Amino acid sequence: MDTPAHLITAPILDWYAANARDLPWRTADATPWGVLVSEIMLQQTPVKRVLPVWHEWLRRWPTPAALAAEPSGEAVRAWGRLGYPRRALRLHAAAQAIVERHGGEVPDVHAELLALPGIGAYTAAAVASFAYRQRHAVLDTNVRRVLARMRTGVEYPPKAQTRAEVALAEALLPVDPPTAARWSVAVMELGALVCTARSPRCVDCPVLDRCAWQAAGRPAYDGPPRVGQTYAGTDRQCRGRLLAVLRDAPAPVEKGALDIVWADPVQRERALDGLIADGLVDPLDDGRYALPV
DNA sequence: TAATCGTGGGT
DNA sequence: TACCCAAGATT
Repeated sequence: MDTPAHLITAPILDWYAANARDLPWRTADATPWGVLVSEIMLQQTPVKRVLPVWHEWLRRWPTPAALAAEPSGEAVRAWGRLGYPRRALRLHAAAQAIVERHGGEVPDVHAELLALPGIGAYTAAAVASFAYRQRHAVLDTNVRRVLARMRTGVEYPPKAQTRAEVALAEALLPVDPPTAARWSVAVMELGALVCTARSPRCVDCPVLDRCAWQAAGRPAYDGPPRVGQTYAGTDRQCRGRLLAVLRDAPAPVEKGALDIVWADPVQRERALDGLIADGLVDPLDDGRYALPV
């Protein structure tokens, strides 16, 4: 029989109160827009690398309207080296949609958040919870790992999210919305700081004596091999090189400036075509290339 | 559904 | 050193 929910949630809420990091998007004066920007930037990207870029974005574009008024290429440029630059493009598009559809205010309705570009199930739930103190199951990679260990007794969750995981998350979600919102950020923080993917700090865990994985003797992951991401020599690396040229250039560049950063012409052209198709690069009539307007 | 999409730091 | 993987979304 599972440990009752409150015997799990209460210690983790207490742990969070004592151990939460001071992050700028969690302060009392953080705006929903600041929360939304942080959530997009944090997708697949560590907090440490997000912090300086987030500060610069919020200083420069304190509202969705401010960003929406800029060329999308400026968002791509200010994205810097956070990676997955389509996120910058989608965040710019989301800002425009927020201005057009929601009067410039980040919506507080889950379905309306979900309808914005670049916002999926996780991010919609996260913004509704963290910016508006609502009650939603917030399932990110941290929470999925914590629940897999604590409740299912396995080291890692399945590759693709299952309905069973959603049911698990909803079963633990406190009834009171503000408490549920605090729980969501608390269990995520536990996954980020203690119940980490590798070398978990179980000695610091507030629910170690209620952990199914611990009770089972912390068995090693037993399942299909988890796919590693190769990078060197891939189209992704090539796209990154090409886009870096445009980010670092103050003006449109000649084709030659792109050619010199990647030797294989076939792969280079394919990658450039992909960037253009994605709207990350704008081919000008004079043969030069620029970030999009 | 599975592949694709950047980058840098921890172990 | 080579991996591993980090607050996912989209097609």
